[in-house]
Parts: sequence; C-alpha cells; structure tokens
Amino acid sequence: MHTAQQALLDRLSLDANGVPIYVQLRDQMLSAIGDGRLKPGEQMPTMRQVAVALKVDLNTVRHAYGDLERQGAIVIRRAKGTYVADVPPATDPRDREHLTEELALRAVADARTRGVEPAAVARRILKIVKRRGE
Amino acid sequence: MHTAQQALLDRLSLDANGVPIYVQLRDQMLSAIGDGRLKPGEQMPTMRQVAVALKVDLNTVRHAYGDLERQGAIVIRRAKGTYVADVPPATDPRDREHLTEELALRAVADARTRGVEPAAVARRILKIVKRRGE
DNA sequence: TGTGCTGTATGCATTATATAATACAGTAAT
DNA sequence: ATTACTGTATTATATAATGCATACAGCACA
Repeated sequence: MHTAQQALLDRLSLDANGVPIYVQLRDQMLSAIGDGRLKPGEQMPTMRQVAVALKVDLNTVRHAYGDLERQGAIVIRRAKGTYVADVPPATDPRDREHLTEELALRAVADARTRGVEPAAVARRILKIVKRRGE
Repeated sequence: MHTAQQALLDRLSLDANGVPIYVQLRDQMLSAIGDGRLKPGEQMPTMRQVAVALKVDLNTVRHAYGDLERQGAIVIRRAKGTYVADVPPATDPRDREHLTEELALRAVADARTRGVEPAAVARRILKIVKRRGE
C-alpha cells in the first residue's frame, strides 16, 4: 500500500526558473501535507525514491527533508524512513494568539515575496479548511 | 509624480527562504505589472533605487531586470530608464491561481504542524492587510 | 549471517548567487 | 562643457547549490 507516496512522487515536478531544487521539493511536499494527500503518521517517499524519480542528487533531497524536519513537518527515522509528523496538541490560548500572528505575518511575507496578494492566499486557506470540514 | 514607482518600492520585500533575491524581485515586479499597479509605458524604479531601497547589489537588480526584459515584460533603455512594455505579457491566470493554491497549502501545513487553526491564521492575514490599507 | 533496505556522510568539481569596489557609456538639462 | 542621472561592465571574493562517486551506519528479516 504505497499509493500515497506514489501519488506524491507522480506529482513532483521541477522547473528551471531559478528556484533551487531543494526549495521546490520542500515546498511541494509542504503543499502535499497541507492538502491532506499525506496524512500524519504516513510514510513519505524515501529520499532515494525521490532522487531517482526526479534524477536529482540524494544530498539535494536530504537538504529538502532536513528543512522539513527542522520545521516540524516530518520526522526522520534513520534506517526506517521518514514520516509525516503527528499533529501536535493545540497550544495554550495565550501563546496561540502570538503564534497565530507570527504565522500570519510569515504567510504575508511569503506571499509578497512570491508576488501574490496575501488576501488571496487567506481566502484560499479558508476554502481549503472548508472543503475538509475543519 | 512618481507615485507608481514609489508605491512599488514600498511594497518590495525580501525573505530569506532560499529563493534567490533576483527571483523574488523578478516575481514581485511581474506581479505588479500583471495586476496593473504598473501600467504599460510607465517608468519602473531605477535599478539603483531598488538596490539602495532593499540594500542589495546593483548587479542583482540587473539580473532581475534582465530576466524581465528577456521575457518581454519591460523595456530597458540605456541611460534613460526602464519602462513597462507596451504590450506586457499577460500573466497567465492559471499560474497565478496555482501559486496562490500552493502558498495556501503551505500555510495550512505550517499552521497544523504547530497546532494552530489554519482558519485563524487566514483571518489574521486579512486583518493585517486591512490595517495596512488594502 | 548475510542481504537489502533505510538515513548519514565525505571529497571533489562545477556552476550559481551575491557582494564590493570601480569604472565606463549614453542621455539630458543647466 | 559640466553635471547628474541612466544602464553596462569588470574584477575579485565568498558562499551556496548541485552532481557524482563512494562509503558508513542502523534496522529488519530470511
């Protein structure tokens, strides 16, 4: 039962637009997680699978996975594989306010640096959580 | 009356997210042209203005402008300045949609890995862009 | 034990990115 | 002609990214 990883592998693509490969990989995998195509606890494609499928160096994939782990999105287990991180318990209400602001500011900056209207991203987020019933 | 360039300058921002500076500049300017904030024939900020405003090297800005010219979005006139092309390439709406979706999905994954409601982040984003005037 | 899968790591070469410090060249206004 | 602004260009330096080859290390299982 490797449909989830295979589906992700099939959707991965690289563009020669100046964006580093490891950034493209990292961001596309984050999207897959946000999408729910990869669920918490589920195994990610192995680094070698990604490297072979996209004809990219193993260390480049490792770079992307390393970023994702540092960010808390995945967990890497030596000799076993990499897995989507479990959803952490909701933060306590006082910190949540601050954390929400922080995440929002980062999203705004992210959108701006990619030339996208932050408001458009916000509306899209609402649409995503709605179509998943959250 | 240089409000258009000034407005663009004010909105330019850089983020240390692995995306090369010249790509960030190129994309943001492309988006400014795409949504009409910069109109055909209008003068762009000079390369030096951008370099000084963002504290980046003149050659880095040139790299971004070079991409834009090769792409047909702007026209560079030596010693006179750079201008939005008369018929700027229509930014493919599908690309814009896709990028927006990607950014939204990343934000969702980001929020979830930190135990924050994605919807709360979305509402915060809207609040932020509102309190900055659209 | 050994085979085979995982992630981890190193060394080397090449290319890309970014900065700094200068300089050059074309245009326009005074 | 001088000045002041454009874009263009070179050299040097440093760091990052990528690829390639080659390993090492941990785990599971026949």
